[in-house]
Amino acid sequence: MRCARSRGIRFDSMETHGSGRCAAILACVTATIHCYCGSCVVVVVVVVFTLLWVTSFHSKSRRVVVQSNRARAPCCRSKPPAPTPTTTSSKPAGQKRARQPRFAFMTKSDIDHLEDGYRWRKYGQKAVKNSPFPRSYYRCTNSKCTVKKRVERSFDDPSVVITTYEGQHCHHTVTFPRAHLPSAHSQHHLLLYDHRRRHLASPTPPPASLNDDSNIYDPPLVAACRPSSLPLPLPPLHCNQQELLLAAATYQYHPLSSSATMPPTTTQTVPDDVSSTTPPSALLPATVDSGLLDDMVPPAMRQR
DNA sequence: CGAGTTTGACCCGCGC
DNA sequence: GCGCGGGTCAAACTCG
Repeated sequence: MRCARSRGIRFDSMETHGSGRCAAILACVTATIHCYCGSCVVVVVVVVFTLLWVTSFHSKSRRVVVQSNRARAPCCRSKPPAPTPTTTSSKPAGQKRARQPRFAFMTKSDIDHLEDGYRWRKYGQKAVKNSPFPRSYYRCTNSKCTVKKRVERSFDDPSVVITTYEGQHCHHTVTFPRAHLPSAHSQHHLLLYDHRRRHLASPTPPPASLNDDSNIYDPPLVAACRPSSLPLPLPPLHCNQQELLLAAATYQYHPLSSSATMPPTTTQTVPDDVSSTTPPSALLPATVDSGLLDDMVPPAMRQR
């Protein structure tokens, strides 16, 4: 039994986006918002926010990865702790590891652990301060996959489940049973995770939408903004034809085959450390030269 | 019996 | 420096 082990490594990272993507970003979000909302005002607002965000974002340089080695005392549940924890570190000093970007979804659902096509193993649960709802920690059951996710209910709205993903799957989904989705009325709302503040940031009020619940981003926009490390998001089952078309334009959706694949059209990566003042246009496609699937599964892992 | 969950302990980063 | 809170570990437990 392993009684001495190294602890996890803290790290922070920031991704930067190519400036040449600005036009594509603007075009995509403008078209999406305009088609979906039919409001020129919204388009203008979003474009302005986009410009502001792109400007501010490009002013930031890639943050230096910060890392520290952590040594943990021997596991001692029902056992006395080891006296010399300083000898337990198994990682050489100075070794750095990049923190995986984190992305979060807010989903209206009565089920905590949403089906996303992957198998997860729960490895912890913690009470969250100022919240009656505990936070659960999951790890991908694939031994070679380091993706983790946290699941918690929103304190403000208990009907909303906040799922935060960290890392990138290195394998295919196990299944994608749409029939097992938590609710036909689930709605997704993409959030940003601020490492340093340790909270989810919904930078500004989401754009107006056709949805009844104004707290939820438009599904097509969310779909268009799907972060690279997330499992395949699905368009809400209740969305109308226009919504489905928009969603399908963002990623290929195969309702009959109960699966979804990402076309090489639009994708994005959202930095996990965007300031809380980042406008909603931060939720924009950042790359147009690679497919969403490219971000999720390495080419060697894909089945074409 | 293996896989997954529960749960208390532990460690570390960060704010004060 | 200290305490709090987040994140993780792993033994014990549950379930199929």
